[in-house]
Amino acid sequence: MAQDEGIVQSVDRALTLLELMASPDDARRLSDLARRSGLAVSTTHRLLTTLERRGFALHDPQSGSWTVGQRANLVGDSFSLHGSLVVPARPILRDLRDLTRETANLGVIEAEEAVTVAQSESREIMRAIAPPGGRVPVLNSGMGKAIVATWPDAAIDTLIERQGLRPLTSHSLRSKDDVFAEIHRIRVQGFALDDEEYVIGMRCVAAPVWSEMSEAIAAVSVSGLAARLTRDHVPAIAKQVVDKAAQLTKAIGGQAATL
Amino acid sequence: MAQDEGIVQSVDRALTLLELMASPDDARRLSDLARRSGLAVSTTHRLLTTLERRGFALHDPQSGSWTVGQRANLVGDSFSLHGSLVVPARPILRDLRDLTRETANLGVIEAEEAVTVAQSESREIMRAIAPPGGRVPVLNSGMGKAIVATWPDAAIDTLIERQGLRPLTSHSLRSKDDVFAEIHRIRVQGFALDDEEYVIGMRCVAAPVWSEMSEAIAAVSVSGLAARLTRDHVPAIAKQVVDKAAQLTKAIGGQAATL
DNA sequence: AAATGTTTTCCATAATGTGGAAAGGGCGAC
DNA sequence: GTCGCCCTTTCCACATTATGGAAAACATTT
Repeated sequence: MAQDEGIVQSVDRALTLLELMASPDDARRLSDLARRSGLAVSTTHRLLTTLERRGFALHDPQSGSWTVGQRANLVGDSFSLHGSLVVPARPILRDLRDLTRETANLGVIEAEEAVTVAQSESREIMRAIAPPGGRVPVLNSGMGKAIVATWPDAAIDTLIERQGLRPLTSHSLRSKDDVFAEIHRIRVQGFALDDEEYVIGMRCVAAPVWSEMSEAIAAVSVSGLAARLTRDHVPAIAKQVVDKAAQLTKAIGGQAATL
Repeated sequence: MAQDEGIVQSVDRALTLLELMASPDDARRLSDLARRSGLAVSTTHRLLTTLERRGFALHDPQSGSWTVGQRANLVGDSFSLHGSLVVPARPILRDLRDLTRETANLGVIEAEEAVTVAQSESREIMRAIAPPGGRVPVLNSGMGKAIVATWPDAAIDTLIERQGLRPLTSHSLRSKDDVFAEIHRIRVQGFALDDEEYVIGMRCVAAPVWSEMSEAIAAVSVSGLAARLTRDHVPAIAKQVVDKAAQLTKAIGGQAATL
């Protein structure tokens, strides 16, 4: 009964369920999904439970209805980013890593948090390990600040109102005044510095990448141990980062906004 | 060795691979993924192949690198839509279905095509079956036209330039003039009519749903067999559709743009 | 041309997924 | 309030199906 050779039945079935959950049809209880997929109810239940434990499916016990989970959304987003941003970014990140000998990152803002979407790891033994794929409060990260600084003041204000400040280390920004002073500095300098504001012992220099529509859609950064990436080194590193960010902007046909 | 009871091992592993592919790390060849996931190479290969056949993974034979596939993107999108749009829409669509006795739909525009994201099926024996989840050229669907009509003329022009017109039936729009005449009519009337332009035998009446930022982010429609949903009925149906679209707009905190 | 590393195919083994059936819940009808 | 229906969840015996080692094909480097 193996019509398809070399593929994993249970995985194939789980994917079918994911697609059924994504379909507009509103028959989405266990028994509906079982019927629609042609699987046994118990099998369907086991597969859905598996998807749920991993956050790929979401179950509302109230109505009994199953929907696609947030994890699937995160994974899915990586597809759209990939073609338009990550692919052109990779060689540039590698260059940057080799020039600086530190870890080079590409990040975007999603759901008001900074997310790293591509990374080229430093080859040094001691290297900065920004949790890859991890989500960081925008104002605690170099990449986040680089992007936010391109926003109008009013939007930044709203952001702070909405999520407040969450100082993570003794160096983190603590007041609205701090933030605006910092934003101003970023605008003047053309790059953002995370000076042990996210994790003690790590510094990070970031610059924005611009879209065709002159929106800052991403940021390039270099992160390194504070011990090696000292304040003295920041200007030289910043020059490289700004340069590579501009190169990526060009590669994707973007254009910096005129401030 | 069953530490997790009641979950499907192979599916769990496949999900791990999906997440690894979505992670920023650029070690994404078969052997890298095997190492990172801790699975045997042959197992990893089989799982990836399974994901690939279904479009959830993408393999570039050139570089050997694996990335997340487009199917994962489509599935993932349904998550973000769900919370903000589909959930509030469901009861409204059901109402609309019961009022009109025809199939009620909610659609959005994605990648310049109209996609149905929720649906409440008519209970009649003969009912319109707009392929649910199917993608339709924007200008061949009521929902698409209802949304596009809210765009500035220049944007509509670009759209036509980019994808051309693809008449699907003898009633479809065939020239740029047709389109603009139609768009004008929609703006005046406040609803869009698909008069057998997508499939002969089906009529469809649609009205836009507005976001907080006064952008038309979706459309509500009723689709029925032309034999039952005659031209005479259109005005009455349109009133219901416009009404329900406004109700949904209100439910999501949206506001219609002032024309 | 040899050596190293990576992807793909094959196969014996038993671990793992499967679906029927029974137990457990929830909801509406009477 | 109780019964009865339908839907969800758990259980279990069975063999189908997934598994990983090894070998074969393919690429890349020295």
